[in-house]
Amino acid sequence: MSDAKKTYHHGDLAVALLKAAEVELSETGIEKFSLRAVAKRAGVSHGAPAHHFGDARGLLTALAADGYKRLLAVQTAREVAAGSDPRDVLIASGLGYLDFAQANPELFRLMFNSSIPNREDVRFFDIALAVFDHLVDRIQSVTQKNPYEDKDSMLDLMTSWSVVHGLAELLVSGRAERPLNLASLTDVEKEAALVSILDRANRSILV
Amino acid sequence: MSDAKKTYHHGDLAVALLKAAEVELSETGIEKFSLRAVAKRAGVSHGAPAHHFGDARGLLTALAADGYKRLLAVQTAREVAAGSDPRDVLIASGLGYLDFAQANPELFRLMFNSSIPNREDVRFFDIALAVFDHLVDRIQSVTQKNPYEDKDSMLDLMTSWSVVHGLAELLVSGRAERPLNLASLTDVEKEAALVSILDRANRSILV
DNA sequence: GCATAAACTAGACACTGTCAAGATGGTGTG
DNA sequence: CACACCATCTTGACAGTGTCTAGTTTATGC
Repeated sequence: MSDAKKTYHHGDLAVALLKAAEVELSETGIEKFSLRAVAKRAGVSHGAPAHHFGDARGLLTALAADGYKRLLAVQTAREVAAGSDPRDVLIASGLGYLDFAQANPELFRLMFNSSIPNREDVRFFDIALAVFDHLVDRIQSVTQKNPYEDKDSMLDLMTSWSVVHGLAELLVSGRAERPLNLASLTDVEKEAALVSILDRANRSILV
Repeated sequence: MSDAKKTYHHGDLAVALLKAAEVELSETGIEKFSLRAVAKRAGVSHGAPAHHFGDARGLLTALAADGYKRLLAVQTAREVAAGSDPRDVLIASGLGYLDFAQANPELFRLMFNSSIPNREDVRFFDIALAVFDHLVDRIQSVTQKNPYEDKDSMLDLMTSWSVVHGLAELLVSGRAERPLNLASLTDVEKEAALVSILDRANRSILV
């Protein structure tokens, strides 16, 4: 990849722009994100992105969609390492969610805290739905009921999602730092604390 | 209020700008927020806000701080109506949190999902801490232990905060709409669903 | 080999936040 | 009461933004 030819036609400018956009996003933050800076980073004129993504929103929508893909991958990786007990898998899924958020805070904020990505975009919609449906499966494995059909199970799901998402938000925004004294904890201790929180909130379904 | 005198000196431009900023924020959203539009809305030149708030960040920091004040008020109002059982009060506090978020979605996003407000600003810091300490009190009333001193109690607190905050985020971003089928619920049914979620997550401390 | 379309550049436009310089008028002091 | 001071507000300029349009370059298909 990226032989960075100096040809007039870049070749795969679309993916190069996505990469540049993610670096730009993580370095400058979502509030100061600049499309022109992304173009400059990719070594291309400020008007070039338009041809591939329409406008800035299009580029960020694609970036967010890619984020969901990776979020799902991180969760799945955690799950396979967790064993076979559905309850362990559910917690592992949550830990993957937290992993992703902490590793990609600005991307996470783009995906969940921003109204910039166009949620009606098919690719965005589909992958976001896939992430949700993945949680549906994890809950169903525990409750033995389909959340789409059983109201109590859906409430279990929303409870589970709320804690994980809320905790991710508090971590990403730095609000969990002092209460949990994260700076003084080892990685193992930190994960134990997070698991403890997820366990408490899921206690009503984890028996 | 607001006799809107046409004098050169406005009188209480600072509060007028805050009001205009909130309307502007709720109408156009945080991403398209414009300081010049706020000035125009307040009937004043685009440079006027600088004298009172320094820059746009200063204005939005003040607005966010005011938001925390009101968040605390909404919570307290809910609590006094909840009775005397500390567990009911805790849930009521959470419902106040959700009330505020749903009534002021863009302001809520400014307060929690944005890096625009300056958290080192004393007024912002103090009121945000007061909101947190209020939760500390609510948890202590239930667990009979001071979260600042007892680690398990602090984990209970973070669990409680995570669900409430996560649920608020999901509501504000529209992600709870379909799973909970909110459109088809009455206000009473909706609140019952939210209480059900809070109850589940707090079950480990609510006995 | 040539026409056509895709990819990219370059300039213009309206808009943004911030800064500096000037105009205005309320307030306290003699 | 007059006057100086100073907070308040206006105005214009500046660099930066996203998007649009017209033009330039290059790959591709016939």
